[in-house]
Amino acid sequence: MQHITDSKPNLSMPQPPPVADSYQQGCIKMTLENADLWKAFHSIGTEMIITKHGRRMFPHCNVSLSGLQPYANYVVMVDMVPADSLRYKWNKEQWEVAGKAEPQPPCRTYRHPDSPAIGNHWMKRSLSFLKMKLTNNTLDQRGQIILHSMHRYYPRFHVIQADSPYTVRWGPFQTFSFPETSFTAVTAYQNPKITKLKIDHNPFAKGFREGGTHSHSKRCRSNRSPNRAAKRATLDRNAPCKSPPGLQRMPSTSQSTEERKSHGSTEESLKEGHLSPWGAERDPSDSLHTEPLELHGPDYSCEEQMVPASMAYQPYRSVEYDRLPSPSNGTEDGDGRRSYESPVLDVATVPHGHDQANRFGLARDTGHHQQHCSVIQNQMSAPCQEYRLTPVSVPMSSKAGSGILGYSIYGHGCQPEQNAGQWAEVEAGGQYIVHTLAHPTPHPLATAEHGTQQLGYQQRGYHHHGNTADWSQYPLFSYSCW
DNA sequence: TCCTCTAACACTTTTGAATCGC
DNA sequence: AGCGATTCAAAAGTGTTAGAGG
Repeated sequence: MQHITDSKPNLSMPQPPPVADSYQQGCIKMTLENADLWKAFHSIGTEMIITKHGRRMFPHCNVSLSGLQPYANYVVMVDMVPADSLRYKWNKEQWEVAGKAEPQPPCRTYRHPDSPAIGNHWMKRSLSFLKMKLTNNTLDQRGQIILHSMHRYYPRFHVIQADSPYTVRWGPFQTFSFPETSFTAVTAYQNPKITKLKIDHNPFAKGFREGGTHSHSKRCRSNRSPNRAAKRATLDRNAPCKSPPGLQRMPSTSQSTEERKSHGSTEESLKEGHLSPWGAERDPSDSLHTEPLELHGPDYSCEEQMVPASMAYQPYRSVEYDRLPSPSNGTEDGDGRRSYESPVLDVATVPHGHDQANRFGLARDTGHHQQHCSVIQNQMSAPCQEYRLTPVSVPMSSKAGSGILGYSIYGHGCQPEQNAGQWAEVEAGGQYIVHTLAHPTPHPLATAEHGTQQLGYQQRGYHHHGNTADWSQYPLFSYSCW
């Protein structure tokens, strides 16, 4: 039995340089508040229902921030990043690759309703993205996040220093993401273990809990359809054998808030050592099926994340930070929270040669998507574990060593193909250059053959202020959240 | 036939208005 | 009149399930 956080330490990783922790030096830190719950799901293979009218996430994204300037205004946003360019199918209790991904739907971001607010406001309490909804309706006009079913994504959080949502384009920003928050978008749950875990932890699904006030056995659904009861009984007979051992059901007492739940009963299930669905549950020899998603449980040893980018994102300036240890040894406080810190450095430099890191066990074949995220992880002395995640370094061409990085920008209402292959690039001198690639070349580092370099990149975003002519044509974030 | 998706359903929590008492 | 606590109904969120459609 292995606790998910008992990942093997990557002792080979050198210690990161000292990190400034003062406001002046802009050491922004983001902590995933309900990390235990996320990890419980992630160990099985998180699935998120998407519907035509939009569905909330569960677990929902709940983070806390520190290191902000107390009286500076910030806008906090979330978008969903494709984890890879693959489509998956659920086959015989495991996920398998089912082909190439469909063209990405319009990229949308969800702005936290408190935005903009001063740093003190954000740091006063945790940020909940409870009301963010996911949909598979590509024609959605309610600003919900549009995803493709049977594709994998992960949420990405942006902290932008800006006085209003309309000025985020010009503000310095930092981006955070958490490996345990990756998920597969589905229209119906595929893995019964996920269903059970959701029922056990989501208060709205309390009625489906066995032994609850309205257990399945008590519910009289049969009055609608006599066959349903029989089918339900069959399902119940089969379900227990598929359920993860030792899953702890939430006490029926009114621990109603999701936060309390996230900090509560997930510990038991975690200690049971659920195997990652992207790992041990499958045939290890069958790398094709799950390697793109491989997380190997708690082993987040890969430093960088690849950000597929058929849709555009705002450009980033990436700063080389240092080689850092495994995220599995990152910060994790007593509450099971996981934090990423993104220290802001004064001078942006360009990393020389970087590698996507499969940080979520996701990145392998990105096809036309070649954006990279860098994750900086700082191995702290136990038990304190620290992650440092930095935004994204993006190879613009095959000359990865040139340190080109950036995000292509997705315009208002732009269809993905309209911007496909267009890249914003920043060179060592800090100049952003918009690249248009008629035929985007897969980044050489995006192939499975390429070794992981375990590079750590300090990452922060700075919108380039000196090249606004180029930037003005690309909204920093998609329109739909406003 | 298989896979994916949709809509209706029963059940739950959340939300907000109305009411009451101090 | 103002405030806080309580009650209640409506709204919204949840997984289940049958059936449609490709």
